[in-house]
Amino acid sequence: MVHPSPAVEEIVSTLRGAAKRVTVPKRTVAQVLVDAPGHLTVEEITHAVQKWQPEVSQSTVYRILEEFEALKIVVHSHMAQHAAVYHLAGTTHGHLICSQCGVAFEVPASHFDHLSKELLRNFGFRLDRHHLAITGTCRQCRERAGD
Amino acid sequence: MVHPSPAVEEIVSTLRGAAKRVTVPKRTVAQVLVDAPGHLTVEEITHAVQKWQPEVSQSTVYRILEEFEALKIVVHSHMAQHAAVYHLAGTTHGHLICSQCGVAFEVPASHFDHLSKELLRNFGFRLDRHHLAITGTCRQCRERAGD
DNA sequence: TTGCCTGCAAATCCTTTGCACTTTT
DNA sequence: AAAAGTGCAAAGGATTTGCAGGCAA
Repeated sequence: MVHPSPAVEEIVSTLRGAAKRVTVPKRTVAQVLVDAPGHLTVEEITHAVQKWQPEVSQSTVYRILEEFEALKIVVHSHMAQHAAVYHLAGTTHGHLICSQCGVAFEVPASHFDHLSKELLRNFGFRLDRHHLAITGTCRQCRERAGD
Repeated sequence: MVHPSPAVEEIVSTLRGAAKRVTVPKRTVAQVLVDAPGHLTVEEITHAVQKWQPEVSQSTVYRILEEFEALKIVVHSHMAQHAAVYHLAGTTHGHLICSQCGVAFEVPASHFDHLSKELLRNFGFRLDRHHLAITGTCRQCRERAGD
């Protein structure tokens, strides 16, 4: 944690605003999430945290992510039968997961507007746009399969 | 397995067609799935099977469901962080899962046509309509929350 | 008879929890 | 000092796997 970024300080403010304590493990998890490009599993987050703070345990990371999610600092999705992945909240988007190769990528939430309205109108169901993961086949795997 | 239904015999034919062996556990799982109204967890399937065949083990049920899925006899979805649920294939539909109360219900695949086309056009991603599970909030929970 | 299937138990993977100890406030 | 947070290890639930014996073909 040599260079605390402004984004980390924002998260710290959120913690203080919620009367949560600001600790070294929490700052480190925040920094890792800010630095991370995309989605990370808990294990990946733990490893990254432990590069700076080797004593931080995985169960602590789980507890911190749980708290961060309650404060809407992060969101997570479940990838098929595999481990959950976390990333910073803020940009609402859906996740497309290729069931062939496993890649996950994000699409703007606007693509779900139509579906969202339809499900609300027809079923009274409000789609959770922060927690949307859809499986299918990505372009590369489709082309490889001759689709 | 006192009354093997025609639907079970169809499944048996599929097994034979794939050079798979037809066993008592497989017949029983097939019958349970045919009799079941909706989505069942592996545990529920195992319990139902064991009413008829108490010696059938849960790991066998897992293996049978895996085989049935490869043969497109069943499909499964993952409900948030909980166990997977299985049901007979055939009717393509999506699953809506309420993250508040946990209920899961089905909606016709046609509701995903628009999204499906958009994802394919924009991202080359082919949505898997047999394996679609979307989280959100159901009508009852929304009303209870005053939404 | 052959080798696919099965039962059992143990192993694995991801996640949660109990408890004593350490920090933050 | 009080309360919240943490580390460790053990527990937990879901799913997979190794292996010896059993049954369909």
